[in-house]
Amino acid sequence: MSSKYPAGRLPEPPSPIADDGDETHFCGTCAFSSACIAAGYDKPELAELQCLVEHVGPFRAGEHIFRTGDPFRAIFAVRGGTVKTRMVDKEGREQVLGFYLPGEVIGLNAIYPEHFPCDAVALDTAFFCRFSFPAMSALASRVPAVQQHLFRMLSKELGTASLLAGDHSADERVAAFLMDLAGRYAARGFSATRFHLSMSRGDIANYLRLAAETVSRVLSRFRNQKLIQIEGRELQLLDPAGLRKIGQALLPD
Amino acid sequence: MSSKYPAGRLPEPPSPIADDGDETHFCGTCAFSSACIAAGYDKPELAELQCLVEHVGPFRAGEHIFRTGDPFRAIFAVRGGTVKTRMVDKEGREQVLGFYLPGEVIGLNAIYPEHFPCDAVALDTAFFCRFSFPAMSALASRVPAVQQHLFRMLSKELGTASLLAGDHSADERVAAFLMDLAGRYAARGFSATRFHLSMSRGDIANYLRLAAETVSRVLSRFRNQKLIQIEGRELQLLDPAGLRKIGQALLPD
DNA sequence: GCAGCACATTGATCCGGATCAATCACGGCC
DNA sequence: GGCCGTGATTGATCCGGATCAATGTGCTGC
Repeated sequence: MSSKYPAGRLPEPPSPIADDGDETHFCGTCAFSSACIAAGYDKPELAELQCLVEHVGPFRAGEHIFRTGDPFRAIFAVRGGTVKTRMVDKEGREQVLGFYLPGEVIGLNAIYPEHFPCDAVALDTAFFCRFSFPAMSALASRVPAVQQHLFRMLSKELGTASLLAGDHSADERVAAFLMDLAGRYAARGFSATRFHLSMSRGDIANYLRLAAETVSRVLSRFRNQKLIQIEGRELQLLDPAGLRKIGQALLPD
Repeated sequence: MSSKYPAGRLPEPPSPIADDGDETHFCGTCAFSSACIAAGYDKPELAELQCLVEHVGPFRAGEHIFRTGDPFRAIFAVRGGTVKTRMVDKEGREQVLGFYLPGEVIGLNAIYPEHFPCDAVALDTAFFCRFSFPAMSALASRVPAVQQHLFRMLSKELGTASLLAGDHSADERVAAFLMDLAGRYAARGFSATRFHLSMSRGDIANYLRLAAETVSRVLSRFRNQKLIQIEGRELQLLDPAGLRKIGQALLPD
């Protein structure tokens, strides 16, 4: 570890902010980049994609990108920062549905009900690309690659919903959660072994259907077992293989 | 209750088998019926939908419609009978992902991975409409109603995945499960208060992340409380409002 | 600097549901 | 018919994680 950091501290990881893109190209980590590449950057349809996208933000930690019941008009790709989606039942209890990193898309579950079924809340300073959904659908009809990409994104999210399914131990859940995050950061080109947890222990616990105290205890145990190094919300995975083994029942492959 | 049934026995409910449709019309309960109606039965594109659909079955209880790892080529609409989808981890433990009734569609979660990520197993004698997905996508490009219908089906399934989320008591889960089934039967025109549970207690328990014994106990308690009448797998809801109240935290509205 | 507050950690106790176990009911099959 | 396997029910015990509680730690604002 570099000596420019105080002893006992983890260095700040590189900030997970996606490239902004420029006037003719889209963000490298953008959820639609593969669709764009497949269609070819020079196709005239891409000019339309330029038209229907709008950069929004910044949102500060705690601010809502959308709220339950808002009419559905657009989906949002995270350009930078982190978001949680959550439902709040009528007794006021919160239920975290997921965390979204740069390059990932929120709002897909609002297509059917035509209203957002959940809140989206920024966990830190966050930026988005806003895609008008009617315009996106129209484009999808003309550009097969865009249609296919939408189908794939929807289908992919169906798969991830089952991460927290099953009756698994607290250790399994936490290990799988950390490895899932690591894989998603890696997929977007960020470090897979050292990153910042944008969400509180309470949010992690809520998402994993555990108590915050349990998450805290498991993380402490993992640290004692030299599986991770953790200091507040700065995390380093010391033994990814060991973590994968613990969480294997919940992880793909 | 009709006297033609022995005392203490529930009568057989009407069999939930969807209309087969005929050569020019589709099944009334079909997952695509609304798309067809929106597009108009007389449109030439509908002739294409006729071409890409294929009636398959019957499958007997326990037979697989598809298996984990099978290449994804088609989605299946349940025409009659009931199906469970499940994942089996490498230790051999089963994880039930969902139950599908006539009019519902399985296989959507295979679009992204391009291979089925789970098994689909018939719970009783079951029939399907098989829709070639490449053909379906091509049609969706030309018929906006079909594209929109696919988006809506995918989005809808995203919403239902969160039914079993949250840490809820066994009573809440079972009550919500029964009311969910009732609503889905009602949506397809079957009785919402009297139906057959095609799945074993073990399957229900697995789906709800409970032990089979717990499901059995909860059902017995509900019977003692006059909320339901249950005899083996024949179920009658005596107090749907009471059940809705118990399961409200997991149910929409 | 310090007060105030939200979040995190660690310990002690409790409880809902899992697990183990026994019995029972029901078909299927020879 | 009788046998056997599967599934359902009910009871007894146990345990993982929730809950309650106390303390620690790091921001933010004054």
